[in-house]
Amino acid sequence: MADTAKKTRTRRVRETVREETRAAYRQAILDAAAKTFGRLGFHEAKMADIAAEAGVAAGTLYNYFASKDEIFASMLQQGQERFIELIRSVNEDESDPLRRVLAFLQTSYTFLEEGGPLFAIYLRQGGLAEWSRQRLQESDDRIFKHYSALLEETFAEAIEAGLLRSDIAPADLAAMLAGLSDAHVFSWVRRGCPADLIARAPLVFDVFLNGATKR
Amino acid sequence: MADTAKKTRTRRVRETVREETRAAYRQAILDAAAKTFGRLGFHEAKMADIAAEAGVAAGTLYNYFASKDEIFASMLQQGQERFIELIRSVNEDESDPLRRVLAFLQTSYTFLEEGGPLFAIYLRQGGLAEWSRQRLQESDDRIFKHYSALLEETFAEAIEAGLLRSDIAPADLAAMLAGLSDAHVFSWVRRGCPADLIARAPLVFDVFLNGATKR
Amino acid sequence: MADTAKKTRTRRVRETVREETRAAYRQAILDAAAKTFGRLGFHEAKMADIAAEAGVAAGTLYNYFASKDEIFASMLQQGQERFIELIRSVNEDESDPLRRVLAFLQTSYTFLEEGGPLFAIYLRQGGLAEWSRQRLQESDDRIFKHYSALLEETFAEAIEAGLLRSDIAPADLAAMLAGLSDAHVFSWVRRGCPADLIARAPLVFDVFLNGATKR
Amino acid sequence: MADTAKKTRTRRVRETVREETRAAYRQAILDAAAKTFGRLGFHEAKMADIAAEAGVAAGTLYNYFASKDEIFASMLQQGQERFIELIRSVNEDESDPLRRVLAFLQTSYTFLEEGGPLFAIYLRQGGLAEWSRQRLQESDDRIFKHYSALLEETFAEAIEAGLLRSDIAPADLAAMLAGLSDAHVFSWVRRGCPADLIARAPLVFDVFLNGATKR
DNA sequence: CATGAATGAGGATTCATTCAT
DNA sequence: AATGAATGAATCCTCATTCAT
Repeated sequence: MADTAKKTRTRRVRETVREETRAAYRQAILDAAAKTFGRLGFHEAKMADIAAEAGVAAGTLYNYFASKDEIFASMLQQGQERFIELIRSVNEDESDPLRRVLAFLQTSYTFLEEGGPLFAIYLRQGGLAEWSRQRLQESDDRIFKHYSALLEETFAEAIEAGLLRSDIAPADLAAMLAGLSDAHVFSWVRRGCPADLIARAPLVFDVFLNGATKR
Repeated sequence: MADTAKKTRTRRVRETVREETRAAYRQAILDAAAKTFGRLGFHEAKMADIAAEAGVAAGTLYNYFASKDEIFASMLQQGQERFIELIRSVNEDESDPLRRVLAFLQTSYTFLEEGGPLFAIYLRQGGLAEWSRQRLQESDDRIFKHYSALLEETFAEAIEAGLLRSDIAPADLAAMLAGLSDAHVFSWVRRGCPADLIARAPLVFDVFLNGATKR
Repeated sequence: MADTAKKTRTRRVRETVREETRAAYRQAILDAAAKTFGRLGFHEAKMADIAAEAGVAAGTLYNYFASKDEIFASMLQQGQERFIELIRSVNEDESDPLRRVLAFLQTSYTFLEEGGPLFAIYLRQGGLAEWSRQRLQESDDRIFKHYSALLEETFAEAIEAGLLRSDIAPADLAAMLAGLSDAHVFSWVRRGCPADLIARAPLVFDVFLNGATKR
Repeated sequence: MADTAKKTRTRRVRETVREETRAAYRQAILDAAAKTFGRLGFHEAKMADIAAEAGVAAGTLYNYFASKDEIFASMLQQGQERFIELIRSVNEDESDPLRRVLAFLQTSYTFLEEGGPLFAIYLRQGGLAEWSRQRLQESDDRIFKHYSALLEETFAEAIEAGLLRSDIAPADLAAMLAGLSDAHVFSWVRRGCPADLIARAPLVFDVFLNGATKR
C-alpha cells in the first residue's frame, strides 16, 4: 500500500516534470519562431530554420504543433496575449485620462522594444494580406478590439473632461494617435529597431497634443 | 539604292513597331504584377498568376524579365519613379512652405489611391524584411532619400519663417509628418483602401499643425 | 484575310497535335502506373518510380493528375471501363445462355492476361481495404454492379430453360461461378500470371457444370 | 548455502514470472497487430496504432520485435502455425476421404471466422506482392505446402476409391477445390466477414461434387 | 517571339526507430 | 523493462525556370 502510494507519487512527479519539459520545449519553439519569422518573414522562414534556432530536429516541431501555420498563429497569439495583459494593468493603475494615454504609449513601446520582431511581422503579415487573415485565429481580432475599446473609452473621458478638442469623434482621435504611434513604430522598425523607442514616447505625445505649429 | 534605302526604312519602322510592342507587353506585365503582388504578396503570387492577369503565357514573362525577383523590383521601381516625378512638379509649383507640405500630402494620397496596392506591397515587403532589401535596387533608396530631402528642406523653410515650432529639428518634424501620414495610409490600407484618403488629408494636416488639445 | 484563316488553321492543327500529345502522355503515365502499382502495391510504388517507368520527370505527373491517389483511381477506373465494354459486346453477340457464360469467362480471362497486374491490384486494394474504398470513385461500383447484373440475368435465363439446377438462386449461382473464377484467377496471379489462363476456362466451366464426382 | 539455494530458487521463480510476462506482452502485441493490420493493411497501420491497440507505449514494441516487418511476419507465421495444427488433427481423426475433405473445409472456415482479418491480410499482402514475399519467412511456404500435400493425398485416395472423376489429376482437383474455397472466402471477406462462413461449407462442397447442372 | 508543357530542386510533413528517464 | 518524446530519412507535392515547337 505504501508502495502503491509511493509509485503513484513517483508517477505524478514524473508527469509534472514531463509537462514542464514539454512547456519549455513549446516555448523554445515559439521563441525561435518569433526570431526566425521576424527576420525572414513567413515564407522565407523554413521549418528547418526554426528547428535549428530552437536547437531541435525538424520532426520535433510536429510533436508540439500541427503545422507551420499553427506555429505562426500561436506565436502571434501569444505575443498579443502578453500585450493585452500589460495594457489591462495600465488601464487599472492610472486614473487621469491623458496620463493613461501616455502610459498606453509607453507600455506599447516597452513591449515592442522587447518583442520588436513580432510586431514587424504583425505589420507585414497580420495587418495586410488577405492570406494571413485566414490563418489567424479570431481571438486575435478580439484582442485588438479590446485594446481599441480601452483607448477609445479613455479618449471619450478626456473629451468630456474638456481636455481634448471635441470636433473630432473619440474613435477618430484614438485612431489618429494609434496612427501616429504606428507610424512612429513603423519608422523605428525600418530604422532597425534602435533603442530609443520608449524615450521618444513623450515627444510623440506632445506633438499629438499641441501640434507642430510654433506658439 | 533607292531600294536599299526603302528596305532600311522599312526595317526601321518594323523595329519601331516591335519596340512599341515590346514596351506594351512589358508594361502589361508590370501592371499585372502590381495587381497580383498587391493582392497576394510576393510568395503567394505565382508566376502563373501574373501571366494569367497579363493575358500571356508563363514563358513569355521570361522574354521580358529574368526572374520573378526582377519583375518585383521593376514594378516597385517604376511606381517610385512615377511618384517622385509628381512630387518634383509640386515642389516647383507651390512656393508657400506650409501649403507645399499639404500639397505633398495630397499628392502622395492621390498617388496611393491610384496605385494603392503598390504601396501596400512596399510597406509589407520593401519596408521591412532583410530579405527584400537584398532584392531591391539601390536606386530605390536614392528615390526615397530624394523625397525626404525635399520634405526636410520645406520644413526648414517653414521653421525659419516662424511657422513651425523650432524645438524640434526639421528632419524630425518631417519624420513626424511622414509618420503621421504613413500611419494614416497604413490604417487606410488595413481598412481596404476605401475612397476617402485624399479627402482626409486636410484633417491630418490640421492635427499635425494644431494638435488634439481643445483650445 | 487568307492570312488570318491560315493562322487559325495553323493554330487548330497545333492544338490538335498538342491534345494528342497530352493524351499520349496521360496514357503513358497510366500504363506506367498500372505496371508499378501492380508490381509494388500502392504504398511501395513511389511517384518517382512511376515517373521513371513512364520516362518523365516526377513533376510532370502533376501536370496530368492532381495526386498519387488520383493516378491510382484513374488507372483502376480506366481498366474497369475497358473491361465492361468487352463484356457488353459479348452479351449482345451470344444468345445461348450457357455459351454466353463461357464467353464471359473467356473474355474476363483475356482481359486479365492482358492487364493482369491491374486485377492483382484490384484484388489487393480495391476489394479489401476500407482505405481504398474511400479513394475509388463511385462509378467503379456501378461498373461492377453492371457486370454482376448481366451475369445474374444470364443465370436466370439458364435456370428457366432448365439448364441449371433450380434449388439455388440465380444470384447465388452467379456468385459461385464468379467465386470459382475469382479463385482460379487468384491462383493464377499467385503463380505469377503464366500464359495458361484462357486455355483453362473450359475446364473451370466443366467443373462448375458437372462437379468433381466420378460418373 | 541454504541461503544461496533460496536466492537461486527466488531468481528462478522471478525469471519464470518474467518469462510469462514477456510471453503475455508478446502475445498482446501480436494480437493487436493482427487486428490493426487486418483493419488497415500494412502501410496504413502505424506502429503507434498497434501500440495503442495493445495498450503499451510505442517504444515497448521494440523490446519484443526488432521492426515493424518482424511484427508483421511473426503475426502471419503464428496464424499459419495454428492453422496447420488444426488441419493435422483433422487429418488424423477422419478416415473417409470425402468426409475428410469436408472436414478440411469446415476447419479452414472455422479458423477463418475466428481470425478472419488475418487471412484478409494474407490474401492482400502475403499472396501477391513481391514486396511482401521478401519479408515473409520461408517457413511460411513450407507450412502451406504441407497443407497442399495433405489435401492432395486425400484427393488421390478418393480417386483411387472411385469417388471422384479420374480425368483430372489429384493435384488439379485439389487446386480446384482450394480455388472454389478461396473464392468463397474471398467473397466472404469482401462482404465484411459475416457469420455464415462455416454454415455454407456443405453447399460449396455439394457444388464441387455435383456441379451446377440440373439433374 | 509566344506558347505551354517538362523539369527538378526545394520544402512541409510523416513515422519507424532510438534513447534518456 | 516501460515510457513517450526526439530524431531525421524518406516522400509527396509546388512552382520558378527552361525549352522544343
